[in-house]
Amino acid sequence: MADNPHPFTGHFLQGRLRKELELRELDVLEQLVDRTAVLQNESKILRNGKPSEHVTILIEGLAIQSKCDSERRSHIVGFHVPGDFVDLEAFILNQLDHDSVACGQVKVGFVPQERLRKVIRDEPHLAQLLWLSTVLNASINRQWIMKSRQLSAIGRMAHFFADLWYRIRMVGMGHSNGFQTMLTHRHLASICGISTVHVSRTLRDLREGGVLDFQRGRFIILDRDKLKVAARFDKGYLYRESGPAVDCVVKIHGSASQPASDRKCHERTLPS
Amino acid sequence: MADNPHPFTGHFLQGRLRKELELRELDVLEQLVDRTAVLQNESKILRNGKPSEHVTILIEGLAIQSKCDSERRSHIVGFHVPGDFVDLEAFILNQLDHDSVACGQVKVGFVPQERLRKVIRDEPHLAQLLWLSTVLNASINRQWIMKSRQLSAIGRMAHFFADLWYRIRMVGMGHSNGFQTMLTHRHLASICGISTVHVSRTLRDLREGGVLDFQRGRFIILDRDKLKVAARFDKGYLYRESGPAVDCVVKIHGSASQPASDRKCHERTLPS
DNA sequence: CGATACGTTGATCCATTTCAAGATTGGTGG
DNA sequence: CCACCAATCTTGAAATGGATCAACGTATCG
Repeated sequence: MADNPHPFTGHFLQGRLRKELELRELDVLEQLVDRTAVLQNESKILRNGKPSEHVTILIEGLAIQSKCDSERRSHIVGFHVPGDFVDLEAFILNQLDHDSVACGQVKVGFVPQERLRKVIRDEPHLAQLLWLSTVLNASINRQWIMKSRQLSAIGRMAHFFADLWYRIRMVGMGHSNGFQTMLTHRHLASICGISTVHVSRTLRDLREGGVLDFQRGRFIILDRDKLKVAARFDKGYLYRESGPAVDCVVKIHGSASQPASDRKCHERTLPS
Repeated sequence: MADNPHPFTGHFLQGRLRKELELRELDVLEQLVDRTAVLQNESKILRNGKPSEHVTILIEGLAIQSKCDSERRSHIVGFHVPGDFVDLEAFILNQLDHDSVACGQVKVGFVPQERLRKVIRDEPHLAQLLWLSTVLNASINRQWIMKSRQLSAIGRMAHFFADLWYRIRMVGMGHSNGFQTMLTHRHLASICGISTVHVSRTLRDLREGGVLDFQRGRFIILDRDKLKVAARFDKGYLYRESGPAVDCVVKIHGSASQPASDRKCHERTLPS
C-alpha cells in the first residue's frame, strides 16, 4: 500500500481493460493528478452546470450520481466506485447534467483540464481508453433502464446490490460477501424507484428469503446464487476482463430451468 | 437535396454542436462512409455481440435500441435519429450490449473501422466530437432513468413523445406538431415500462386531455404546453444549440406555479 | 374472405403507495 | 451518564395505479 506506484489512478479500469495500459501510460495517467482531497459524507463532489477547471477521479469511497427534477427532487441515476472519473463527461460536454455526492468519506483526485487535454492529444491509446470508460458507464445506464422494466421491486433491489458488489469487488474492495456503506433506505428507494416504506418491506423479504441482509449501511450477501437469480444478474454489461476474480456465472437464455420471470410482461416486450 | 454536400453525415450533431465542425472536418466525416443500405421495417441493423468490420451511421429513419433480458424478452432502452452513429460504442468497446432495429424503413451508412480509426488518430478535434456524441447518448439514458422514477405512466408516455419530437425536429424532420412513425403500442409499452393494455388507456387519457393524439403510428401534438407540463420536459439533457429552432421553454425549479408532481414520492427522493 | 396482428374496453386482482403511528438509532447538550 | 431530539426505520391499514385476463372490434394482407 505504501509503495503503490499508482496511489491515485491505480483503480482506473481495474477489473475491466486496465491490462491494456502499458506501464508508461499508467505513469502518465498517475501524473495527471494535481492534488487530492478528502470529502465527508454527503458533500457535493460536483454540482450540475458548468464544470470546474479540473476533472475529478474518485480514489476511495463511493459517489452517487443524482439528478434534480423540475420539482427539485433528486433522483439517483448511478454511482461511481474508486477508479471512475466522475466528470469526464462534463469535460467533454462542457456541462454536467447531474450532481455527484459523496456516500461516506471519499478521497478524490483533481486533474487540471489542461493536462488532460494534452494527454488526449498526445496519447491516442490512452485517450481511447478514457473514451471507453465513459462508454462503460453508458452500458451500465442501459442495464439500469432494462432492469427497471424487467424486474419488480425485490428484483431491482437485488440487482442494485449485485451491481454494487461486483463493481466494488472489481476494484478490490469489500470482503467476499459484503460491504459497509453509508447507504440509507432513502438512497435505496431512489435507486430502485420505490418508496422508503417499501424498501423496508423489500429488504425484509430479501433477508427472510436468505438472499441478502442490509442493516444500517452494511450489506451481507447470504446466498450468491439466490442473489443472482433474484436479480437475473448477468455480468456482461459490466464488461469485466475475463479471469476468475469473482466467480459468478449466470447462464443466459436458459430456457426451462429458469424460474418464472419476476414480471409476467403480458405483451409489453417485443418478440426477439 | 440533390446537391446536399453531406448527404450521409449531414445530420451528425445537427441541432447540437455541429457548428463546431469546420467545413474540412465535415468533408472528412462525409468521406468516411463507404457505402449505404436501405433496410425495411423491423430489420436488425445490429445484433448484440461482436461488432462487424464497419461502424454504422443512421442516415434516414428511426432505429430502436433493444436489449434482451435473461428470459429472451427484449426491452427498449433508447432510440436513434438520423445523424446518430448506432454502434460507435461498440467500436470503442469491441462489443455491443444491445440490438438496433429499424423502425420503419431506414437508410444507413457504413464506415470501415479502419477509416474511422485513422480519422480518430489524425483528427483530434473530430475525434473529440465523436466522443461527445456518445456522451450525449449517455445523458439521454440518465434522463430516461430519472423520468422512470419521477413520472407515472402518462407522464412517461408524454416524455417519450416530447423526447422523440425534439430529437426529430433537431435534425429537421417532421412537421411542427407531429410525425409519422411505425411505432406500435407494443413499442410504447416497452419504452414506458407499462403493459400494452395500459398504453391504450394512457393514450386515450392523453388524447382526451388534449395533449397529444397517436393513431397507427402517427402522433400529433395537440398542445405543446400541456405536453411539456405532463412530461415535466426540460430540454437541457439534449444539449440543443441555443437559438429559436424549436420554441419550447420550461421554467426549471419554478416553485409554487408548477402543478403537483405526477408521483407524490413520499420520501423516495433525497433532499436537494 | 379468412387469417392474423393490432387495438379497445370492462372486470378483477395485486404490487406498491400513501397515511399514520410507533420503535430504534445517533447525536447533542446538560 | 442520561434526557431529549431528529432522523431513520418498521409495521399496519387503506387506497390506487397498473397488470392481467378475457372478449370483442378493426385494420391489413395474402
